[in-house]
Amino acid sequence: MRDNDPSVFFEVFNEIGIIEQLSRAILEARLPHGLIAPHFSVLNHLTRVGDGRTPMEMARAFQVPKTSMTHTLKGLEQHGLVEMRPNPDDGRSKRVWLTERGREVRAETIAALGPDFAKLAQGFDVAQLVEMRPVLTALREYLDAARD
Amino acid sequence: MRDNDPSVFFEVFNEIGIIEQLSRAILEARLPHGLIAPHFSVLNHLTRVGDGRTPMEMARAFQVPKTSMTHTLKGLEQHGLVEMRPNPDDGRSKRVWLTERGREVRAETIAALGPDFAKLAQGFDVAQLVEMRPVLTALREYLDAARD
DNA sequence: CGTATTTGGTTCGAAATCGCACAAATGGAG
DNA sequence: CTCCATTTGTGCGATTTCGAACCAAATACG
Repeated sequence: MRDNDPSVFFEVFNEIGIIEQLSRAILEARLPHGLIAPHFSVLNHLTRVGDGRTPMEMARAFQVPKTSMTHTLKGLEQHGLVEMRPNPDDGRSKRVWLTERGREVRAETIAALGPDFAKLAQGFDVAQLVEMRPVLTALREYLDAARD
Repeated sequence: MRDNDPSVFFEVFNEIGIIEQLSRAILEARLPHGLIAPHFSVLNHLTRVGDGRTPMEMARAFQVPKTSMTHTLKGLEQHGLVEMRPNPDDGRSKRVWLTERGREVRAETIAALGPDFAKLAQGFDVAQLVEMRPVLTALREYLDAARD
């Protein structure tokens, strides 16, 4: 298998799929009861890029069908973690705002993960992760741009 | 943020989660109608490690509940891609065997992905992936060993 | 304008995921 | 051997995911 063989994509995606499952399990073990990974992803996204996004913007960002985003947002709303308000700029859509409790739950979850990550960092060479992260980001951006 | 901050785990897992979604979409676009990513993962796993595994072995390997594995295997069996036979060594369990058609479907899917990967390889520096792959493998093995 | 097309979001139904409970088989401890 | 805790797989029900159909609002275009 040559070094520039495109099938390295296959192997990389395979490893990534397994790591995703394992890391999701770590996250969900720290989430409050009733919340699952997609809920946290949304809270995290809104904190990162700023709230006031529309559901469709977020569905595109996560590459999920809009019906899935509707469902996830409904769950977050019922838990009082986000608030849906009409979009003054576009009568079709809504905008999603984090509640104070939503910000708290995100912060608390990240804090709860701290010890987990610290424990992982004891047995794994974190420098390799630091080196790998920009490649992952570039790959994510490339795949995101390449989807037609 | 210091270079050895454990929170690099958080960022790496975040990117990996998004890449997993995007790569899953690429795979499922090439799968025969009615098959989804978990089906292919099982075919791939049985080819790699050899068939004749028990459902529980596979559920553990994929870190999914055994009920999910039962469901996935039922789907593969209905499509004639795997065959379940009793386990002579243990009357409680079964063993899963690939059918000829199962091996074909896996091979055909990988072949169908070839052009996709070749296209991706045109716009992305594959050498970076080759470099990243061992780190991903090490991370996967480490997380797999670290789950209690 | 007036109409057609596109876009954002929800509802609905099918399939997937998964926790709980259960039966069958195993494997020890006494 | 008997009892009992453990393990494997499945049935069931609740939740999640997601495609199809639909409505309302916005946009394109004559």
